[in-house]
Amino acid sequence: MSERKKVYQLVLMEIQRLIKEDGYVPGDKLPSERQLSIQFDAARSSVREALRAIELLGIIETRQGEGTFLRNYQTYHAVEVLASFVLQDSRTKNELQEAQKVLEQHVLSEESIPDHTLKQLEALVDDLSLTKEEKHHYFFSGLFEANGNQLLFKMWRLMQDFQANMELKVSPDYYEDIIEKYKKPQE
Amino acid sequence: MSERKKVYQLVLMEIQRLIKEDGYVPGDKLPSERQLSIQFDAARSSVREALRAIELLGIIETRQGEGTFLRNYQTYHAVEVLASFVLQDSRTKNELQEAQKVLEQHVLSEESIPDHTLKQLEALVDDLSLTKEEKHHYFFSGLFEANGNQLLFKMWRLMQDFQANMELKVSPDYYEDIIEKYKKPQE
DNA sequence: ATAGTTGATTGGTCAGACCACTTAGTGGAG
DNA sequence: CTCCACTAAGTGGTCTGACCAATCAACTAT
Repeated sequence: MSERKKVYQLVLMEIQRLIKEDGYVPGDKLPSERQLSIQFDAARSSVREALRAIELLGIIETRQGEGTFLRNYQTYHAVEVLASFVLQDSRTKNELQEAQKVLEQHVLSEESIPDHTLKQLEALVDDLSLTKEEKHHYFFSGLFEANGNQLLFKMWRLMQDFQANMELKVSPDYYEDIIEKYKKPQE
Repeated sequence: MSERKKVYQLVLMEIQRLIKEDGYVPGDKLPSERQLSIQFDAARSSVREALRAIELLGIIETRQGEGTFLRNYQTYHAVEVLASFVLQDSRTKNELQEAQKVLEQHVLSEESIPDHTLKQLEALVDDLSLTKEEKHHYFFSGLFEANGNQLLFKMWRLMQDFQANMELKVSPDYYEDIIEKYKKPQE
């Protein structure tokens, strides 16, 4: 009945608990593999399986000779891997786009945004050196930052990374229109 | 200069290539770990590190005594793992509630929902044996199911679970109002 | 004081052993 | 001949221990 978890999965949970309860923050060094294997009473190979898995997720980073470090989820290695498997699945693709759009729609629904953010966005749109994708990324990054909700931002960025491997098209006037919307009330 | 990839990462790419080029489809059985280690000229432990990583992503499934199988990626397994780290990292109650609300708002914005779903929701609201929290849960579960986006549903559920221990208050008439909104156009 | 050496620590990889589970074959009882 | 029980092989699960490679810190000789 009860699911017999594999050791590496148990270690995985232990590591999560460890990070949470001991208050590790990005950049911190985790205990060594050997230390963890003693601490969790598991073989080092099992600990490594768990570490490799969350390394692929981008949660930790390991440097030979130094150690294992908690990482700021900037780049999600997993995204590339996942994308390569899922690219065919149109349903997943649509769900992903819808989810991302939901978040974007939310930050766009803010009544107002700070002046300096507005200026940044304008500069962005006029910047000819940027590709469409880069504009989209920086544009909404700015909006999310203005919004202030880190969680939403992270969720969006995750999906953004994901879609980087898929084609994504927006209308050329898309950003200008948004900016206009925010400018009007202030003039 | 060139990045010295770890063995498990190389194996990972080999496995991707293998799956792609040999046309594996969900449900198919992959070569055994021992076979792969010979094929890729790597230790079995290295092969396992790669397999464990993509298992956590939900790409494959392993069954002891049987083998390793390619899996249907509809379950968004990776979302759970990532969420468990992301949520606990930036778990400001307010951010969480806002994010959750964004998703709920989205399913509420559907123009219409199926009749049978509507009936279910009505029955729910009238059910006196349910607590507020249970009502909220089942109510939106129904709406998300009607919406059909499994990714959104999963994200919502994760946040829902995470907030299980936090107080959450809604007005008593909250659900009735929503149902009314959807009923009107049909009468 | 500084530069170089060296040893301890840490991750990276490998080999091999043994266990747990599943499956297919094999042989005997009916 | 049929059917069931047992066996053997194959597979993932886990552990141990060894050695390599890179880093870091302490120590030493200049």
